Amino acid sequence: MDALREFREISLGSRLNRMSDVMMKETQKVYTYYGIDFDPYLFPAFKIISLKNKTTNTEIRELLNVSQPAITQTLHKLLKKELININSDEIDKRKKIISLSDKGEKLLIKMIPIWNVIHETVEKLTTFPSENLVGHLSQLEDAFSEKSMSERVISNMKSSEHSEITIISFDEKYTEDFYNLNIEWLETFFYVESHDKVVLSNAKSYIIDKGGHIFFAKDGEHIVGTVALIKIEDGIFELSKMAVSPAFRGKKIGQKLMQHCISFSKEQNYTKLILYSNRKLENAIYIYEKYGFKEIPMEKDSPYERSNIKMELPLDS
Amino acid sequence: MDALREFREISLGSRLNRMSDVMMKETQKVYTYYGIDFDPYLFPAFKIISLKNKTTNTEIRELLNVSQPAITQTLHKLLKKELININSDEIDKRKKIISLSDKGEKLLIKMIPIWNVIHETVEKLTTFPSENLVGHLSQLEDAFSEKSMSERVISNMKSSEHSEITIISFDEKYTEDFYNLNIEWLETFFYVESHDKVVLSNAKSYIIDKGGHIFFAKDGEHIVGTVALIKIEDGIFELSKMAVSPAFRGKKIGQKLMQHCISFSKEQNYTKLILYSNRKLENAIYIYEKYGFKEIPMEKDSPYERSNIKMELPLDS
DNA sequence: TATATTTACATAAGTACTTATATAAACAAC
DNA sequence: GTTGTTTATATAAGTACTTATGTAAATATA
Repeated sequence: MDALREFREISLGSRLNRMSDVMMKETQKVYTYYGIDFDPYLFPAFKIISLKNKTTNTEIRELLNVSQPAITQTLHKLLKKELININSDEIDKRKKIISLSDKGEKLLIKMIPIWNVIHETVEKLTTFPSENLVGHLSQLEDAFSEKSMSERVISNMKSSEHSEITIISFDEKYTEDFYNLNIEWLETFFYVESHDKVVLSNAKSYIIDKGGHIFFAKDGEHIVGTVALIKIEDGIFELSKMAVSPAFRGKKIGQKLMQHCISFSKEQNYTKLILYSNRKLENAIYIYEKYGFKEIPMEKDSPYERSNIKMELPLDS
Repeated sequence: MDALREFREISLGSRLNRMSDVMMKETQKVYTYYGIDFDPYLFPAFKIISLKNKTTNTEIRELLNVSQPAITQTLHKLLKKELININSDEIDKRKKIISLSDKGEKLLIKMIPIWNVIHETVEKLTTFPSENLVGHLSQLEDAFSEKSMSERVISNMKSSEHSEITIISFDEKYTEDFYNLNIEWLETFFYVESHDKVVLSNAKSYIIDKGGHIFFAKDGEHIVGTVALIKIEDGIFELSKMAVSPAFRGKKIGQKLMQHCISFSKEQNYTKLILYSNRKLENAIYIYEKYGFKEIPMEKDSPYERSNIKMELPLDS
């Protein structure tokens, strides 16, 4: 017997509140299980700060539609946990500029895969056709009483840890994934130009039809990474458009894609791979070197504005 | 821009909380508009007390799945508003017996039609096919931002006040309404015997097929009241099974049903209507007298245990 | 029958929000 | 260029929950 269920729409407010409490508490259990000092209610603000890089109290408030003191309080708690930096704006001294601290960045990396699994878990439990909202709520409650949300998330985490990443070839149905992964990567490290959008949304005509290749890293049903081999001339290809989903970074997916490109190129008897990168991406360049790429001089009229290093890998073996 | 919407399932907990807050606040506005001193968060406990007649702290807790101190606190607030009585149980002195006070009963009568409209309003806004829970939530949010929940409820209240009650004849599709309305009535004023359930769930064979009639009061699409004329002998019928939905009491629906029965019987040239009632139902007896019924002696072997008064209305006119 | 355990409810303190209000800087108006 | 208004954030107090714990009666156990 559950009165809030019986009352249906008339007690929806109380029921949403109860459901919210359950989800918050269960998410807390997941963080505790993974030894993460973070509270679920901090998530929306923290997530926005990580996405925006630099933001303000007011901007967060507008995005979340909650009261301004709620944001001030949340920011103070994030500051106490040393997850953010709060600095006064030089120009407008009323404003406080909020950004992730180093500790915050590190915690973010740890939490992203957990958030990803939470998202997938809840998505799976709430995605089914229903004629009304209370029906959806009831099914979610039933699912959680059968096996709690935290248990579900933790067991899904375990299977996602063991899941194999497979590399597959281009298919038009993945055009959107190719676009999203690359745009996300560009937004994170550089800025997106309109030319990027044109190329990325027409991958087939710009890359495949010109003799190039695109590969995807697939985790279960999810496309989590991509890379392209763009044909420069016969036997010479540019390794480009490598991007990995933020939620899956740290799983060596980039290295798997790289290894696949090299093996593939050798099979095809290609003679050389080249790539353009930027010295600020130290980790990436370290990986390139690990796979045998060597720095060569940049041409004066480099095709990429954001690149300041060119590397090559001869494939004579 | 609404970040909680963009984050979808990952921020579902925070979003449910925000939605809950909105609904609670909007419901508060409705109560304030109608000059009712009541808080939305008190609803679940108050509703249970009104349904159960007598209950306890623990029983409410079990029905609502919240913490026990939450119930204790809610009950104290209801007591402070003088809406309930709290008495110690004579047998088990740990227990407190909770029941509605007279003031509570009066407030209940005022709130029932409002609850009814809130239910209908929210039901209408949340009943549509959707593939996932967040889709339902988004649509509800969109609806509320277009026109707030309180505004919707208040304008629906106004149109429901003006809505006409129509009387219709029996149709098998209303068998369940006939059953529910009568059972609710019996539970409120007497107790339900298994024989009642048999008769009420087989209205057609027990009443219609034996030459009787059943009428329903209809408000829009809702069946809100019923009455039966049971054939005793040619031209003599017993007026019985009159019941009105709690949400619609005070709208003279009983009187409309009564008037319809009398007009119908005259049209059919019936000679007499009789009825059995109980002296404790003072209001009902007052109405019967108003429509011309006069008390006559009960037969020794009365067909109803719960009746202690018999009345008749000659229809010679 | 004395003692331990369980049950029913109350109290205390904490939490994550809320509204109302304060403070100080920026901007607008005359 | 002073003054009033707006904007950005902080503080204070209240609320409706929570967990942890207390108290007293009922029940089980030895």
